[in-house]
Amino acid sequence: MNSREFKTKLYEELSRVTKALSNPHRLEILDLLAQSPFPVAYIAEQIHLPVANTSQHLQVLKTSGLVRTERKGKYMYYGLAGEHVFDTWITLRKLGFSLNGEINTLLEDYREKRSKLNTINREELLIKLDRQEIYLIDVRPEEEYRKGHIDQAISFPQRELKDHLDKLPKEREIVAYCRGPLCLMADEAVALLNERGYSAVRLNDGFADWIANDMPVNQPEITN
Amino acid sequence: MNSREFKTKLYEELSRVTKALSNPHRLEILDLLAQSPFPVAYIAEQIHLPVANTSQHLQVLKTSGLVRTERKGKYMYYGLAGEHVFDTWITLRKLGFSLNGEINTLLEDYREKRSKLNTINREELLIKLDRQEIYLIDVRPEEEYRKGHIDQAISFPQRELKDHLDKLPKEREIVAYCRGPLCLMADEAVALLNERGYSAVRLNDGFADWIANDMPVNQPEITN
DNA sequence: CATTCATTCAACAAAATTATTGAATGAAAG
DNA sequence: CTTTCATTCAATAATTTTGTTGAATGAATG
Repeated sequence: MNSREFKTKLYEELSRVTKALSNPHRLEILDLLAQSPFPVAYIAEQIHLPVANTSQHLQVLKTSGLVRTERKGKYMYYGLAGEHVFDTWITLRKLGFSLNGEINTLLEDYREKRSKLNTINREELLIKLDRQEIYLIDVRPEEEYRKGHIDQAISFPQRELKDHLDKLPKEREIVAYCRGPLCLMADEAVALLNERGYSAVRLNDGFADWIANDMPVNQPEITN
Repeated sequence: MNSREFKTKLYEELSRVTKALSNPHRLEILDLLAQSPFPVAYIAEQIHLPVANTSQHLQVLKTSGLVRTERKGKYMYYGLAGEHVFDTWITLRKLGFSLNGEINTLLEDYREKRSKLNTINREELLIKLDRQEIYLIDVRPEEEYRKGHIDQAISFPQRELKDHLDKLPKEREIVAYCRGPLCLMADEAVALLNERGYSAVRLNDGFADWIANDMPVNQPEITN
C-alpha cells in the first residue's frame, strides 16, 4: 500500500463516524439518547419515524460505534457508547449554533412567541432550590423521569400538565426543565403556566447538561 | 409552525454542518487547512483530486460555514473559519480513533513497516532543542514551512530530502515533523534517514498541534 | 483592452443514502 | 409448544450526493 492509498483509506475510515452523524434524524436520536438508553419503539415514537426506519438509523449509529445495545427482557435498549460520544455531540451542537445563525434565529423566534424567554441557569437553580424559593417540575415523559431526575424535582409530564394544574402552587415561582436546550417541552409548559396565572421560567439547558456537570440527581429506581 | 415541524427544521439545520463533515475528501481538506489557508489548486494537488471537484468540496465547506475565503492576487485562499472549527476537527479525529479500531491498526501497521515507531513528544522536543541535543527538520512542502514553522526548525521537504542528505549531521539525533498525526511525510523521512545511517525520530503529532498549544513558532514571512 | 489563468459554473452520469413496505426472526409469556 | 410482539431484514423506489467534463467567469497582467 502506497502513501496515497493509505491516506485515502485513513480518511475513509474517519468519515465513517462523520457519515453516521450526517443525518438529521440520527442527530435527534443522539440528542434523545443523551438522556438515557431507550428501546427502539420509544425512540421511534419520540422522533416521529416508522419503527423499521428508526431501526435502520440505529444500526447505522451502532455500526459506527456511536451507540451500543443491551437487551432487557423483550426490549432492545440503545444508548450512547460512552461519555466521549456525549462530549462530541455537545461540541458539534455548539459548532452548529455558532456557524449557523439560522439555528439561533429559529430557536429564539419560536421561544419568543411562546414564553417571554425567561430562563434560569444551573447555578441559580441550585441556590433557589436550596432556599426553597421555587417549585421544580420535570416535564419530560414519565419514563424518563423515572430513570433519573434533578434532585427535588416533581414529575409533571408536559402532555398531561393542563390536567394537573390544581396541584401546582400559585404563590411560588415554578421552574420547568426537560431534556436539553433543543427540547421544547419546557417552553410549552412555561407558556401554558404563565397564561394561567402562574409564575414560571425554564432551566436554560436541561437534564443531559445537568448530569454532564455532576449536579445532584435522584435515581429512585434502577429499571430492568 | 408546530413543535414537530420546528424540531425537524432545527435538526436539519444542525445536520448541515455534519453533512459537510461527512465526506473523506472534505476531512482531508480540513486537516490540510489546519496548517494554514491555501489556494484551490494547491489543495487539489495535495489531496489528489481534480481542481473542479476540489472547488465543489470547498464550496460545500464554505456554505456550511466551516471555512472562509480570502482573495490574494489571483488566488483564492481557503482557510478554517476559526479556532472552534479546528477544535471540533480535533474532537472528531479523537472520537474516530477511539471508536474505529481499524484506524489505529492502519496507522500502526503502516508506521511499523517504515520506521521503528520512534517518536518524541512536544515537551521532550522543547527540552532537547533547548539543550541543542537535536537537529530539527520540517519535512512539509516549502510553501508551508514559509508560512510558519517550529522555532529553530530547518526546511527539508520530504520529497527532495534524499538529494540533500549531505547537509544533515550524522552525529546528532534528527527530529522530523510534518502536519499532524495523520500526516506521513515525517514517517517517510525518518525511515529514509535511519536506512542511511542517521539517527532519526518523528514528533508524535505535528505543526497544527504545536501551534494549537501555543508553542514557540517562527513566521519569517507574511505572505501576500 | 486583450490575454492569461485560477477558479467556478452547468449539465449530466454514477454512486450512495434514505424511505417504504411487508415478511422474517427470535425472545418472552402463556 | 404455541402465541405474541419488539425488532430486524430484504427488496425496491425515491432522493441526495459525488464525480466528470468542458465551457464560462472574472481578476490580474502586460
